[in-house]
Amino acid sequence: MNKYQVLLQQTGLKQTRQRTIMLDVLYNSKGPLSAEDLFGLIKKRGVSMSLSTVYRILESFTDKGLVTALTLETSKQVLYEVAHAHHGHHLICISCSKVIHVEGCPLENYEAKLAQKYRFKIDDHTLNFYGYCEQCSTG
Amino acid sequence: MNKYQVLLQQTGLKQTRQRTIMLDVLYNSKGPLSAEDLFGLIKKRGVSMSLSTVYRILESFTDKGLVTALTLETSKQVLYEVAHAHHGHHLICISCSKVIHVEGCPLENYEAKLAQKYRFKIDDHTLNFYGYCEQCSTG
DNA sequence: GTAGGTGCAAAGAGTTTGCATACGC
DNA sequence: GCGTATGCAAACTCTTTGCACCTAC
Repeated sequence: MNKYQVLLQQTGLKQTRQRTIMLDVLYNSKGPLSAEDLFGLIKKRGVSMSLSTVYRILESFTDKGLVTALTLETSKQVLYEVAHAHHGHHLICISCSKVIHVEGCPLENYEAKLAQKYRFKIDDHTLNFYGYCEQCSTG
Repeated sequence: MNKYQVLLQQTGLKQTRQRTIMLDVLYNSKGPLSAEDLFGLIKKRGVSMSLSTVYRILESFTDKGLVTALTLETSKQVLYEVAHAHHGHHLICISCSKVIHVEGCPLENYEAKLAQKYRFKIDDHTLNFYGYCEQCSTG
């Protein structure tokens, strides 16, 4: 029984060919993927699968906490990535659309200050940096 | 000649009834607005205007730097707000969707560190906090 | 065997575009 | 009067949904 089968069983999701390959693609991706990206990558592996199934599986994975959804200013698509145990952020290249995941967060103190000042109960935050990656800025 | 007429003239945009009312609604809003929001607020004032014109004007205002666009995790719509001279961030209420604009930014040093570590030329960033506003958390 | 999963096609939301008319300068 | 702005309707993109069939457990 492999890693993905265990994940599915733990979350109470039935083990299907489609869910296993989705997990595999998501876990082997360097950056967040859109539904369309996943659909294409799965097709590239010679597996056929409906786009609506991709959306439905992404929804169930998000519900179960296996993946997290994010939206960037540079595209209208929703992106999905494996939920990281550690909170992190993103560097997004405006030129080639590459997304780099950055571990760690400098905002704990600031968040506490804001919460007090605005009497706002903060649950979470998103922090994305937009600019040019090494290749695009030197090229 | 009022404030909005001056803004339009400075940016080289023709002065039209539609552009003036859009500026007025945007400047008098407490939080960012979607195209649909603007359309509704304008209609409320008894002015009729096409939704596609709203989109087109938002695009030209964005190009001219009069407004900035943002996307939040809580909705699929693009939101627009008057471009602030000072960099700021947002507190978004998950319950009532209220958006509070926060002035100031704690990230300058962190941004410089990241840029060096990842050899990434950072131009800008977005920082949004999600949680519950005073009314929604006490209610 | 049954509950839940999948595929297909159609619907839906948000946004964009083509084209004819109208209006600012 | 010219060139740009606007309105309308149609198109487009991304995502969701209804329904019949299929598959894991």
